[in-house]
Amino acid sequence: MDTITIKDIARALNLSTSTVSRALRDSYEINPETKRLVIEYAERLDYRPNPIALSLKENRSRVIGVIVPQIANNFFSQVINGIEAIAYNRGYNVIIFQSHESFERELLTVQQAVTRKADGLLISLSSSTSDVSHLRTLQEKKLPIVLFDRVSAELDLPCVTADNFAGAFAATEHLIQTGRRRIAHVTIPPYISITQERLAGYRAALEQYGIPYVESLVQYAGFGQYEVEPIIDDLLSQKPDAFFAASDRLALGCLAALKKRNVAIPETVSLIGFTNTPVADLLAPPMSTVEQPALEIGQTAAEQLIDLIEDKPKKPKPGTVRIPTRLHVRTSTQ
Amino acid sequence: MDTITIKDIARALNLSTSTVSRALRDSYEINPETKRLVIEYAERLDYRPNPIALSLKENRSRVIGVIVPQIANNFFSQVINGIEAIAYNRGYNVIIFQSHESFERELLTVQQAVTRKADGLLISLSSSTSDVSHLRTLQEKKLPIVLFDRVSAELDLPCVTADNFAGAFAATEHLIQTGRRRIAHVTIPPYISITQERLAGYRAALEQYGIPYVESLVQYAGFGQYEVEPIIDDLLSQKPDAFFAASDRLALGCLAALKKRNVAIPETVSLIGFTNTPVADLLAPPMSTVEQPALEIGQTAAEQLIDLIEDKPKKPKPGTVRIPTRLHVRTSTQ
DNA sequence: TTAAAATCCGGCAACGTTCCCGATAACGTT
DNA sequence: AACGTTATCGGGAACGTTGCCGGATTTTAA
Repeated sequence: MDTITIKDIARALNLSTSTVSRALRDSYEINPETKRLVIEYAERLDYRPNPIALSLKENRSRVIGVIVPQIANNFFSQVINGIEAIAYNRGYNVIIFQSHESFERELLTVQQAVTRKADGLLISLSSSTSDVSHLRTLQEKKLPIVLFDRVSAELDLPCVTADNFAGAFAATEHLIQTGRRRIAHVTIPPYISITQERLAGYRAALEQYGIPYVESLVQYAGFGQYEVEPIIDDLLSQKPDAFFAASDRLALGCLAALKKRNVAIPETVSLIGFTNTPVADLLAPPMSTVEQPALEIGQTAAEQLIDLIEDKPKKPKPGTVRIPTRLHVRTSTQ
Repeated sequence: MDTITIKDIARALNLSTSTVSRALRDSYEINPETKRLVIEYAERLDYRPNPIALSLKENRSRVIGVIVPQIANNFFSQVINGIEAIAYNRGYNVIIFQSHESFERELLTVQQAVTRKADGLLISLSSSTSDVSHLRTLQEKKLPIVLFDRVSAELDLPCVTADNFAGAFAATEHLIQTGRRRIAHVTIPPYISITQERLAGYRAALEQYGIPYVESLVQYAGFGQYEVEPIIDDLLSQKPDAFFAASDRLALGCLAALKKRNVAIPETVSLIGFTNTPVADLLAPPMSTVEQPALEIGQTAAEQLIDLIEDKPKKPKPGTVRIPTRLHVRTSTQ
């Protein structure tokens, strides 16, 4: 409450605020003796410059805004972990916003972040976001923005994602190489960039191995609680021999639904997910996954953003950085 | 970048900044016609008051600082979810800090949060924090603080936790009622409040059912990657018939270690965890758990804190709010 | 008619900080 | 002796906003 300011120091030492200010920033035009006095006194009273006053003066906040669909999601919380680590090291704080997969909410939180004077934004788009004009406006205002995971090709912004194409390709190829032919793909809403990329990887693998692409084997699930069940029923009626789920939540949903229906995994169908759950090993059966490097995505995105904020024009961005995924083969596909 | 201010409006309409300010706050002493002009112009240019200028003037930031040991942890990310929801509704933003289970880091981040002028703090103590004088100092400075989950009895601060005693009692009682007698308890570092409470619940249940308390059956694990393994080995040599793990991470660690050693669950030993993992149902075997109401803990803590910040003295706090836990019985204890 | 009140608005200070511009000595240079 | 340098410091403005004080004009009341 009673924080001490530069004025207090000035008054106590019979100096002007300017002198104290310059003494603290070690200006050459201050008498070493005066400097010593000021610095000692400041340390004794544990003086800290008021960042709000600095923000007002310098028109920057040293805060970066992070907008994710959901915090309580393994992938995103790991990404945030990575972001926070980099931000901490480079002297920034992180303000978190959730869009809750709602476009309207995304609009609001983006606005919030801007009025809060965030120096830059890290955004993963909500699944219901198809229009990105709100971001284009900010882009035109030269606000530094880096997209991650759920990116948009419509915007000429730097992006950081997992290598979704390669990951999906690897997963599908693995299923094919273990003898599967009718591979169902349960995926997330089609607006999102990662949906497209993973679907493309899936199709490319099928094509490479001369397996026809069957459109009805690809099903889109929303984010509702019980949306997966009917989709699984529909797919099962088509007698697939494998499931490739495009997200963490869907993979677990598939596993639960398949177990509930007593479908033997991997005997009847194999199952592989695109996920970040740390317990894939402990599931029944242990589930094969394509692991997304969440931490690294967060770190990379944060570094790019801060470079942008601090105007280090070393690289001619924008462009998409793709972080490699890792294929973990476990019992569910063997 | 080029945000418009009250000055811009004043200049454009040939008014003074004071008049514009009062018009925007709908002051009675402004001509309705002038008000209309100002408000229309402000809306047309999408004017937003600069929160930093307000913070400086009003000496409050409308930001609450949240300090957790780890974001990338199911329990904490769900708590943060709850915090963010309440904060959003009441016009606050949330800045996240991680202590990484380090006392030094906790000191630093708490300092950070204070210099950042957070209006209040929500803290879950790091596992290596035994000294809480840094918080006592803040308490004396009247900074609103609410502790959650990992609280400290040494501080006279409002706390929000799961009902750890009742939860541990229920878990232990359940193990006893399913015929177990030698119940091992794997738990977290002893400084932390929740460790004590859960241990007390465990002991109370033993006592109530006339089962002797064996000290060697209680083992403390740190937060290292492979710390659980030797503990499990030690405990197994004592031939327990059940494991009660005091945390999310430990429960999964126990499960993994037991499976690795081919210990049949629940035939040889049963296993129950104090955890928040949403996939307990899908594990092999499905794991019994005591579920902590993470979201609700976050919501309650945030509400208490904001009440404190806004000085609503309705309740004679401080005191500890205990949110009930829920026992989920699954295969691992049957 | 005049004083009092009401109406409407501008000026100024303040929040904490930095920076530009001077001011005052003490000194050295021609 | 006059002037330029250097060293050291203070004054004031500015960032965006609000609140107090006061001022001017008009309306109301006595």
